[in-house]
Amino acid sequence: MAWKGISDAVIRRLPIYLRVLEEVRDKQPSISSQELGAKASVTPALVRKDLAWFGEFGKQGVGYDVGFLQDELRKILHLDEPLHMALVGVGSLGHALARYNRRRFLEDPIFTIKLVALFDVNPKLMGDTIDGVPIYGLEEIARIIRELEIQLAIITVPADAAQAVSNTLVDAGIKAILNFAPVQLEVSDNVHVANVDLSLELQRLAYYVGL
Amino acid sequence: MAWKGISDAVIRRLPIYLRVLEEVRDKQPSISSQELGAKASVTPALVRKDLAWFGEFGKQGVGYDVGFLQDELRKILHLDEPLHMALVGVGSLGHALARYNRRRFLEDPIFTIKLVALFDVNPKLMGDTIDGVPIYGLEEIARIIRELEIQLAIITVPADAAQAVSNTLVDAGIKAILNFAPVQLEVSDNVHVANVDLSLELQRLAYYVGL
DNA sequence: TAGATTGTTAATCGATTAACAATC
DNA sequence: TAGATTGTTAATCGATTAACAATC
Repeated sequence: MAWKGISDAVIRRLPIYLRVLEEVRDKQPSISSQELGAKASVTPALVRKDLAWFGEFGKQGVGYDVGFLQDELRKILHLDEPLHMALVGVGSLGHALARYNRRRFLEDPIFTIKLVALFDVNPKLMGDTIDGVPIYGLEEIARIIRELEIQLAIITVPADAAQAVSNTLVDAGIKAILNFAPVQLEVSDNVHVANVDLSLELQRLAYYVGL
Repeated sequence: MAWKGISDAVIRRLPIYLRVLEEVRDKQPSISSQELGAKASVTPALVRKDLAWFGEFGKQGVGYDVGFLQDELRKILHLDEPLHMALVGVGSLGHALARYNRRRFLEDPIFTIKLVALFDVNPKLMGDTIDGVPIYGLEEIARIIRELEIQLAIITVPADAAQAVSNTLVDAGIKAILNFAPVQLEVSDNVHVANVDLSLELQRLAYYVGL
């Protein structure tokens, strides 16, 4: 499915809609853009416009069928089949995220993103597992990514190692990276990077302290 | 200093500028909007417009004095004096963030956000410390926040506890919260929340996997 | 003085909201 | 049929970019 050129602002809201639908699914068969919007903190018009980019999912006078819309949104986001993910950098943050993601995957039947491999430079960690997921050396990245058909990666290495790791991942065919290192990664156009930068967030919040 | 109504999009870029200035400070006395923009992945015009909201910091024909602009940006972001921060929820993620922040604070003389208190429900953790920062029970939140003059907080508790914790923090006078729980917190208008939602980010990235 | 670069105003672009005919 | 709510077009809003006179 190739919906080209849809804005990231739109894509960003789809998982939020998905979360609302999941919350509501046992209580009601359908939901209006009004209600979905309210629960997602978005106007009803925007809900309808967002969904209309991908098709006509609603019914006038009724709203959207919850189960059907869930299925459609999952397809759009490629969450209708398991996705394989790797995490590079098993420091304390990497370790925590590995456990967090693992728990989420096991507990939540809707969460199809499966962490299947961990990587680190530290030779002491080789052969260890975290919640059953094995830790490999960095030199194994390319091989393992191909063998396990990994499509998604999390980077939690120190800032000065992040670009090199990113290059290796991209060369191995990774198309989407969640980066926790405080660096702006340089990647080719067809690769998507989402940044989570703790100190940037905190520094930004500091502004609002003096309100 | 009361710069009212400046857009969050602007505030969000200031810490990025600060990071560039720090990187460049030993190499050159001044920097043009051109160069600052290039290093921050922003157009020169936007750099000038962002800075102009707060004053006239540049000099025609020369650019911005690096040290001076650093000082000004720090003042704007309230990073010219130490800020006290608390973290609530010492699970594996909370633990990792505590260590991460602590290291950052100690190593980076520019990073003035100081983590001074940790909180958790688990009675087994009471009295423990992480890198020297003590862990208290949740019932101590109000007292400790007032005593240590804490202005900023990180929430890393499970989703179902997050709103209650947020309420306690806000009642105790916290004005800015970094929330890792996958919930939309309800807070009064004068409180600012930044959300880091791992599963939302991953689900969003999944979209780009099928490119 | 000539060249560079600011601060600012006007133009453009993109995203959100409002409105409404179509229709369940 | 009457009421509700969609999908979509036009209007609005806000943020970014381009352009340029002022001036170091």
